[in-house]
Amino acid sequence: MDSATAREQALDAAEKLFYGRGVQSVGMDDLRGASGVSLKRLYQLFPAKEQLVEAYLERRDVRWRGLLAEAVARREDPRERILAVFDWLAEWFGEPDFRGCAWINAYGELGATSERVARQVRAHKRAFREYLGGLVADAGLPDALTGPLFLLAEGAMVTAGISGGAAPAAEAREAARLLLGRGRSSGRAGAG
Amino acid sequence: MDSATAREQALDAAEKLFYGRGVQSVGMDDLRGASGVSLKRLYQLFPAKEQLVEAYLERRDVRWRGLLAEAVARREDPRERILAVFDWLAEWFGEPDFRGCAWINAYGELGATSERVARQVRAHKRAFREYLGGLVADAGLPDALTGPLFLLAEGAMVTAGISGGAAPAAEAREAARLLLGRGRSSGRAGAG
DNA sequence: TAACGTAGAGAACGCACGTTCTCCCGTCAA
DNA sequence: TTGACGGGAGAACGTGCGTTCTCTACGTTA
Repeated sequence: MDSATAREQALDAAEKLFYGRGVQSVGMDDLRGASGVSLKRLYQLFPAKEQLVEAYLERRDVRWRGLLAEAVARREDPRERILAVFDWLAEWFGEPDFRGCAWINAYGELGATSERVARQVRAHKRAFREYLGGLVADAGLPDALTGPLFLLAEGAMVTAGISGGAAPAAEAREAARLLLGRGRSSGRAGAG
Repeated sequence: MDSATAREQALDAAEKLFYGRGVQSVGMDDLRGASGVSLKRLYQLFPAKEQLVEAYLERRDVRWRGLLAEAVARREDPRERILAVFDWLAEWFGEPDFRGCAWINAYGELGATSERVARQVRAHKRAFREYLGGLVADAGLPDALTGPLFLLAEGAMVTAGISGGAAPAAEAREAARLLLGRGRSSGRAGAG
């Protein structure tokens, strides 16, 4: 098995176990068992567990935002594209192994003790917010709408994670629709 | 030192340390040192660490909702009372040792492994949501507003926790004001 | 064949920590 | 005074786990 494959398998196992059970309750030995990659190899690829966590969050960030962008790209109308974010959240929340936002969870678990993890989380949330900001600008809506939309999405993620079920996504979508309606009249596109 | 005092001191230390550093990175020995309550006594009061965590969340829940209700009670107008929730969040976020929502953090850290903790978190969030629902009803507003307001508040908490700063509370307040519609509630009442 | 490098399996190590136990002291009843 | 008892300090115990080390097998090259 070459290095790239071993790395992917290690990250596959890390993602499955870290996301499902939390980081601290998963041992390096669990990762060896789930990935088929020996401990020796794991430590060659990632000098310490913390860096495996970092890599897990980073790879997931790329995929998560990629999937979101794909879903959004299927809509034409700029306003619809914003609402598509919440539709996509609803799909995500409905997945059988959904267990909340990986970054919010990781921050709650490790934010206070690992600066590297905290940085990953902040970077991910910043990227998501900027992506939303781009959708808002593309729709010619005031930039001030970005914050509220972002907060609705974050609230939906955290609530769906804690309470289970996809209902928060629908509530957030409806609220977003109302907010967009009010922001309609602005003629100053791309105000930022 | 009688039992009640020991219990309060133990919970004071637990709250300070668990909230500030996360649960798993605080040892029972740290709690002994910070509280002045011996290990023997700690284990008489709480048969296991998990139950100390539970008691910490429960006591904090009572105080947190009490402080919120106090702040809200200072306003007369029913719409203003809803907005007061977000003003109070802004105050909270601005406290120097603010480190996010204790329940969201605890859920991220222990939700997957401790059913007792998960229950505490769900109970707290349910109570907060029901409280908001009461404010919405008192204002004669449709119940469908409760969900969005709750999601805005949750999003503000999680974002303030991750990114630091009180700005999310103001954004959430503004979004809430738009959702409530153009009533008498225009600007900020009271201290700004 | 012999020497060598690589990789996997898993034992070993060191430490942290939840929980329990031991020892000792101060208090109070008789 | 004596003995029982409750409580504090902290050692001890058992376990889990991050990380490293050892042993063995195997393929490659001369």
